[in-house]
Amino acid sequence: MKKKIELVDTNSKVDKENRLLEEAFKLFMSKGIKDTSIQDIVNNANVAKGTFYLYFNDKYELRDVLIIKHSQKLFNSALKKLEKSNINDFSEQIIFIIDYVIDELTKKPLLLQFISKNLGLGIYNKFIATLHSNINDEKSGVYDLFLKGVSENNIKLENPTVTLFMIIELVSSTCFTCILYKDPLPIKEYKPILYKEIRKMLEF
Amino acid sequence: MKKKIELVDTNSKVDKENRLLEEAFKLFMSKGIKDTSIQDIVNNANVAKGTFYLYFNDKYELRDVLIIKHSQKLFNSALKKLEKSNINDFSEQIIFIIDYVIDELTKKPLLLQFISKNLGLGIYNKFIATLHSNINDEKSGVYDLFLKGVSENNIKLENPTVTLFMIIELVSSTCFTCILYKDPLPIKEYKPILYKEIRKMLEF
Amino acid sequence: MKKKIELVDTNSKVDKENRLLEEAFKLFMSKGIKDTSIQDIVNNANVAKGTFYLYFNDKYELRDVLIIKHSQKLFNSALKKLEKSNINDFSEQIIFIIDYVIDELTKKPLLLQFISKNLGLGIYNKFIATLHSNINDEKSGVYDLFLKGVSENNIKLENPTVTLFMIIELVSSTCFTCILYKDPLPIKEYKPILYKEIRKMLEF
Amino acid sequence: MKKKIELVDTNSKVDKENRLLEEAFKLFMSKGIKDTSIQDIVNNANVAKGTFYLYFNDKYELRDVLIIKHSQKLFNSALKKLEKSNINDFSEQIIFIIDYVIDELTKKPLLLQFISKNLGLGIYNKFIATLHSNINDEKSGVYDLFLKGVSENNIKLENPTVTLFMIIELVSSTCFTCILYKDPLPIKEYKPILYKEIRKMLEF
DNA sequence: GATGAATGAGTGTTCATTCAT
DNA sequence: TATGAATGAACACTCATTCAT
Repeated sequence: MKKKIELVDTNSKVDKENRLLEEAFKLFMSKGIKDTSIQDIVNNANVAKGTFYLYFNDKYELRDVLIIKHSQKLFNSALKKLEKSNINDFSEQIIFIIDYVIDELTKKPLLLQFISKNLGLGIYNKFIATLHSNINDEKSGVYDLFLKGVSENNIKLENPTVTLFMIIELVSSTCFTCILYKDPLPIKEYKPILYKEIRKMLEF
Repeated sequence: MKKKIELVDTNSKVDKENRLLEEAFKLFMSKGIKDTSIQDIVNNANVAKGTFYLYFNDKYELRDVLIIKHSQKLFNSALKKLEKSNINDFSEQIIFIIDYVIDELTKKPLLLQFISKNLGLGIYNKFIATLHSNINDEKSGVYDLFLKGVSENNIKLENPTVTLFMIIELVSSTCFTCILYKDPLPIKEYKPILYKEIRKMLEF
Repeated sequence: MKKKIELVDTNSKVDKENRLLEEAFKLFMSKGIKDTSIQDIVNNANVAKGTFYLYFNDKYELRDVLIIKHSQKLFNSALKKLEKSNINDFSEQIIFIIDYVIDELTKKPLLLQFISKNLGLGIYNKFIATLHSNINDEKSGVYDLFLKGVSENNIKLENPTVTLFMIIELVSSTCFTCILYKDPLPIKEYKPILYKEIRKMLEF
Repeated sequence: MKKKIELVDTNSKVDKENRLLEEAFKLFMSKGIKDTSIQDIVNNANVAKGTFYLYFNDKYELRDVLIIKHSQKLFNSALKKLEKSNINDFSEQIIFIIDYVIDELTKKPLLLQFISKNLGLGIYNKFIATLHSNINDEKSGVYDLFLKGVSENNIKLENPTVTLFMIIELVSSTCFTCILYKDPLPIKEYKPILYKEIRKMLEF
């Protein structure tokens, strides 16, 4: 039997993985991870069930890839925008990045929910690695920017790594409920309070 | 027919629910909630499967009861200890409670893991309510102690509720990884840094 | 502990069975027999679960009692109405009874559904017995009325019993779908066609 | 490892569904539909539980398929036999088909019981559709044969559809008890009475 | 590489029935 | 008589994973 030639070659080898990632992401967003079956994913990706296992060991490996991918994208955008701006003060640069990320996640609450809910501890370390991501062989992730900034600006911090850790945790855990539940107050009102506190943390 | 006398009356009516709670807790701790089946629970509790549904609608209702119960116990102990101490400074009272809770959870990392992993948002509000719990008709939960302390000590905070929210979130999210993974640094070393930051937050 | 005196003694012994029958009937009607649990019934009847088993062996025994009871009521009403009427012609008397029953069941489609759906064969014989029911020591059920009528009116039928059997089956099976589904035609339009056929059956 | 050669290849792909249908039919017959569990069916069909759900959504979908399948077979046989006969009179053709079906169901009382007991109203319409089934692009089901016969033979019926409806219901409801319970009389004795009545219905 | 039919262990849930009180 | 807590067998259904093609 002759095979029909499809106008859009949905079977091109390279695309299979991407289709799986994309469709899984959509499903994880709309139905939650637990209620998305592998069957659902392969159906939407127009791929056979067995094919899934050629690319991922299970649903949760796929999830991890997605979280990393989307986080990286988010922080890279933030850094690009920062470069275009003319902010010179170190503290304000940090605030700028945080502000950008908060705004993005406020626009995409489902992404926030997805990242937060699934940021288990195996994945957490990979996520932190995201903040180290290199472009052009140069250290340029958020993390390294932070450390470089601390030393270049003569900021006196006993332990810069721990300070960044505290800032990240404070921001993510508090903003989560403020954005999604406006509790104990809406993100818009919370931001100035939060930034004031962060500035205090970065002060000598 | 004579009835055998059991040394431990595993059938006493009142105990059924408690046995379910206790055994479920143990299992949730050791295997995680998702990998604990209701079958497991009833087996360990020496109770019929149907009996489970006499007391709880599902596994997750049971989990919520457990989280609330254990959180309450923890904070009540902290408050009792605080009363016996002679700490008068407000900030130091808050630090005392945090320190007590951190120490307890450091001793019981599984409890920490259990509470943290499962503190979903439906349950989060009930958990916060825990901090309002009354003893002797008097408002005496952590939450109310905090607000009372703020006003009595002439502490100037723009929004005390939000400050407490930030403290709670900062403490819980950072200590979690410090205790369980000693990352980015062990809890013992992290504590002084954390407390310093909290004092800053409570300063005028 | 003193027991509260209830204004309506819902516990009077004789009423328990009636309450079970009544509430079960309501539930069977609204939810169907299979989806009505004994728990449902005893809850609505304000009776303990074990009590159910003092009066009935199971759900299906209760159902049979209900079908008989309601069928009897229906035919007794029909016969009473017939007596008050001045119809002398035998065929017309039969038609009158059928018409009355059809009208009643058209008004109470749930009752029709209940009776039809559950008229299994164990119960069928008891149902037929309904048509023999005696009042005042005199044979006066539909069945006996029919046989008496046949002989008194010099109606020539090879086998009156079989003719009645055919009439009953034809009426019940066809009217069921006409009333409930107006298919293949509504009961109102079907009636004249049906009655014409029945008159033919009773003709010599 | 050499694979054992099975005498009957119980795993041939196409057969799975048939084996499920066949074994389910046997079980439905012998134990009734309600008392046949899906476990029973798959055990007898030598198929895994999950496989069942590859072919049917639930037990009742399978039942419907079975009823349709067997009804169709029955009526097709009747029509084929009719073609081979030399019966020209319309009424007698109808009687012939009825007689054939009654005889078949008398031989297979379990099939009768199965069809009758489960001919709910969702399935009823599909069953009626059976009577319309086409062979050779020509309308040749019982239903269409009936309507064609009515017009070609100048049979005067006010509403042929309703007449057929009445005949079908009368036959099925009365024969059911006559065959299975010989009540109120055995099918053999009932047939002539029934056919006489049907002829009357088809008379002008 | 790709497929998708087949698997079967596992799940949560229901509910008629029992029996000590 | 009456209770209702307790039982546990039975149920329908899911889904990650395998493997012959």
